[in-house]
Amino acid sequence: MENIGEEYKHYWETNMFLQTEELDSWGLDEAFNSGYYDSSSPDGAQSSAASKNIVSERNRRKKLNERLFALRAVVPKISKMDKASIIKDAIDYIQELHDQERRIQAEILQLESGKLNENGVFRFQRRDACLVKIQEEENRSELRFRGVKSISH
Amino acid sequence: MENIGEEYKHYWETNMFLQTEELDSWGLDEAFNSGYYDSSSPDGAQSSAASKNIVSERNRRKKLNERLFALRAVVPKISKMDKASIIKDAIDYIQELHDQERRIQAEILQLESGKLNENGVFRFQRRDACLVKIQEEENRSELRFRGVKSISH
DNA sequence: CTATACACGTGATGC
DNA sequence: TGCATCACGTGTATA
Repeated sequence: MENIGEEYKHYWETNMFLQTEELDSWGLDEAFNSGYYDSSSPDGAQSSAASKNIVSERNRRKKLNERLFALRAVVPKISKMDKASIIKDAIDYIQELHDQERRIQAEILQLESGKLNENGVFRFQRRDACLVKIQEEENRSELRFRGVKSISH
Repeated sequence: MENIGEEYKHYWETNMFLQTEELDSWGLDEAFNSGYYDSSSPDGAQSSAASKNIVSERNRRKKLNERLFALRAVVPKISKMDKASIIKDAIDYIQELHDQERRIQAEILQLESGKLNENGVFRFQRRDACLVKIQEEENRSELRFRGVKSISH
C-alpha cells in the first residue's frame, strides 16, 4: 500500500513540467472500486467511501500542483523550484508590478498635465525598468529614455 | 497520536488570518526528543529522526501556508478561500497586470512619439480604467490603440 | 549522515 | 446525505 504510486515520486520536478495529463486514468483504484456499491454491504460502502476519498484527495493535490505550475509559468525570475519559493517569487513580482504601475501612472500624469517642459522635450525621471519585459534585469544603470521611438515598430 | 494537533484543525480558516505566530513553541515533540542521542542507541536515533522529520514537515507546511496567505494579501478580488483558488486568482491578476502594462506602454508611447496631434492637444481614447486600481474588471471591450502598432517586444 | 522537499493515505470538518 | 477541503504523520528520494 505504500509503494502504490512509486513512479509518481518525482513527477513534480520532471513529468509535471512536460505533460500534466496522460496520468489521469490509473485504472488501479477503479479496478477494485469499479461501479456500484449502491447502499448495500456496509463494509463495502465504507471502503468505497474511503477509496473515493483517496481519489478525491489525489485530484485535489493534482489540481493544486497544476495551479502552482501555472503560477510559476506567468512569473519570471523563479529563484528556486520549491513550492514556497514559487509563491514567494510571485508575491515579489506582483509587488514589483505594483511599484512600476505607480511609477508609470505618475509619469503619464506628468505627461498629460505638464505636457512638455520648457525645452519642448520629455524628461523621464529614472525609468529604470523596461515596462514590457522587465525580466531582463538591466541592472539599474540609470538609463534614461530621451525618446522611445526606437522601440516602436 | 492522531489527535495530537486537534486544536489546529481550522487554523487555516480562522487563526491563520489573525495571527500566524504564537504557535511556534509546542514543547510537545521536544519533550521526548530533547537533546542528545548522539550516534548511540539506534532505536532512539531513528525515533529522533522520525520526530525531527515530523517537526520539519510541520514547519514546511506552516511556511507554505504563510506564503499562500501573503499571496492572497497582495491580490485583490479573491473569489474563494481555497488554496487552489487563491493561486488561480493570483495568476489571473498577474495576467491582467501584464495586459494593462502593455496598454499603458502603448499609451505612453503614443504620448511621447506623437507628442501632440494636429490640434495641439492630447487625445486619449477610452481611458476607461484607472491605472492603479484595475480591479474594476473591465471585461475586454475591444479597446484598440490605433496610434501604436505592435509594440514588438 | 543529515537536512530538505515531496506525495501519499487518513480522519476530521463544513456545506 | 455525500462531496470538497484541510492538516497531519509517514516513507522516501535528492542534495
